[in-house]
Amino acid sequence: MEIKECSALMFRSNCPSRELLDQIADKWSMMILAVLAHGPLRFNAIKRGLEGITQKALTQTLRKLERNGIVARHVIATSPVAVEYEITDLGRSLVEPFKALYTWTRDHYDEVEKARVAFDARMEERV
Amino acid sequence: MEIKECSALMFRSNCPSRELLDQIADKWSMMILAVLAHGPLRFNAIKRGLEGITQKALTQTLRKLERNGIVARHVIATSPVAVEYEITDLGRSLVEPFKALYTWTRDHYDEVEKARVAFDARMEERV
DNA sequence: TCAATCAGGCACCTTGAGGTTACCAGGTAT
DNA sequence: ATACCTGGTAACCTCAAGGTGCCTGATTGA
Repeated sequence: MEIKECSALMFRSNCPSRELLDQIADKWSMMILAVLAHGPLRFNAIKRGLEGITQKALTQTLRKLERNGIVARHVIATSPVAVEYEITDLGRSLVEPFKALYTWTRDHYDEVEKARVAFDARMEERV
Repeated sequence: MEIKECSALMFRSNCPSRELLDQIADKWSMMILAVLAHGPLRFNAIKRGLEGITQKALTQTLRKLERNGIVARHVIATSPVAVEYEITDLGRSLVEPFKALYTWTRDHYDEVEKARVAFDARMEERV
């Protein structure tokens, strides 16, 4: 029998792409990016656009996105200090690949659901 | 002053695309998919291709991918039972969008790193 | 006979993500 | 005066992801 083998180690544990993916694949980053893609918004405007997000989660995620250069934070000295968040060019370049992934999930959701049901059924009958 | 507002709630907390993303954006799924993209492999062959993965992590992740219909598990009744894992058509369709994301991380890693250094410096001087 | 490989299962533990609540400063409408 | 809006911070808790170590049972090579 022919044994197929992976010729070499393909991924090291510190794969830089994984490190970056971790930064943006959290619970809210993708959604915040999508919301900001339409134009700059203020803190509470973003918050209103995302059902269920807390101030803390929004603050943390925006900080992380800002640190990675994905969004920019502008403080506007108005009556009550306003803070506006805007997507950067770097962030905008990330929207495309994300949209591809989003489209995939939309197009294949049913297929995945069917696979899940089939899998669970196979597990049931094993009992 | 003109107040920009998001016209409507853009994301509900149970966004189906997020649910699917959670399933595949974990620590190993993406790498396993990339390894299997070259052809079917056996359990320990996959393990050898991924530095630092444990049996438990590999088993769990493969189960999850199998349940979602991304990979298929074939038991081959040989001397010591062999198990081969193969990427499905559904899984193969997911490789493309992932590669786009991977390419993005590769192309913009330096830019992100620069942004991080700049951000940290700004935070330092604030002290 | 002893050790190793194959594909896992099971129990325990640590870490961190994410949520809850409370609190803060400054301004402002009632 | 007071109660709310603005954009936060700090302390605390929970839960799940992921890691470590040990177990199996069959088989094969030295």
